[in-house]
Amino acid sequence: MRDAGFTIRSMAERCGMTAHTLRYYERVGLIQPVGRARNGHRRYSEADEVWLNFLHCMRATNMPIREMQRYAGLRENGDATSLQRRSILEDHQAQIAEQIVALQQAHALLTHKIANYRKIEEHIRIDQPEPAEPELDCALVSAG
Amino acid sequence: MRDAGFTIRSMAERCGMTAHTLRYYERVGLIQPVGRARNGHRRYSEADEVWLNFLHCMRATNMPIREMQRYAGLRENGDATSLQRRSILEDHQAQIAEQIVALQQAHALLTHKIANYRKIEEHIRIDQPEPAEPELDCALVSAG
DNA sequence: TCTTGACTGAGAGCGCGCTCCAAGATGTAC
DNA sequence: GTACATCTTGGAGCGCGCTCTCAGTCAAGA
Repeated sequence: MRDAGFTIRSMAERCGMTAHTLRYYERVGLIQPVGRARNGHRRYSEADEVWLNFLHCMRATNMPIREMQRYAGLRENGDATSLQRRSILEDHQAQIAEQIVALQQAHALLTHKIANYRKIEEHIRIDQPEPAEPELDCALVSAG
Repeated sequence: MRDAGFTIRSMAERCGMTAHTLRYYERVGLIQPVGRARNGHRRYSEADEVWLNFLHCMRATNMPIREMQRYAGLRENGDATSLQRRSILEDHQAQIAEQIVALQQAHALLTHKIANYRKIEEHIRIDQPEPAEPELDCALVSAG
């Protein structure tokens, strides 16, 4: 039983998901019913792969399944839905930008706190008894 | 009933969490038992606020509660745990760096796709009947 | 023929991180 | 006194996104 296309397993590997997840995505309408081999097993096309990779990328950046469903639904209705789809992507892009800012701030905070821990460790190493100066905390957030 | 410190409500507002969440965090050991007014109501100190803001920042960057619990536990044991705490922060910082990369890639992909949608919209506007050129897809991920 | 392994669908279960509920105590305003 | 608001607790419930189980089918290989 060969028939053309990727098995669910190999497609899962290619996209960094599990077979369970691929079936789940199909079930909830994120991907349209996939082609089948003569034995009823799924066979994924390269177009499926591209789409799945896109879904994976959106999920990895915290787009909710619901939003992805909306997008997938629009996509099935062709070019006429371009505007709405673009709007979804623009919203998500804005979300991503916000996430990046939050992550960068946290990253900076951690750089500061890590440096502070190093200082504490120095103190402990050099003069055991001394209780190490209180944390030089970051302007943004701190304690800990 | 005044007593010193912030009520759970005002602290929740200050930290961008709900009162529910503050109680939950206390319950699971992310914050040590908070001081009380004479009527038994919680009263948060400024030190609590600093710590809660830090927790909030870590959660907002996807540190799991479990990890935060580990960190909080170490923190209660003083400077001797500096090395372990630093290690947790370093790991999380690395995680953050990875997240930023993924987000930046997705952001770039979306820029591309959004531009593509604009083109499709142009086509539709200019010559209704023509079916708009197939998507000029991104090298990285695409479809949709 | 028998075993092995990959698949199938339906549906239950799970881990996370809250979020809400119910019943009760206390404090403030009228 | 009587509302009303705000808090308390323990514990149940929830939404999300999977993840797993189960019983069954099918095809290839020894």
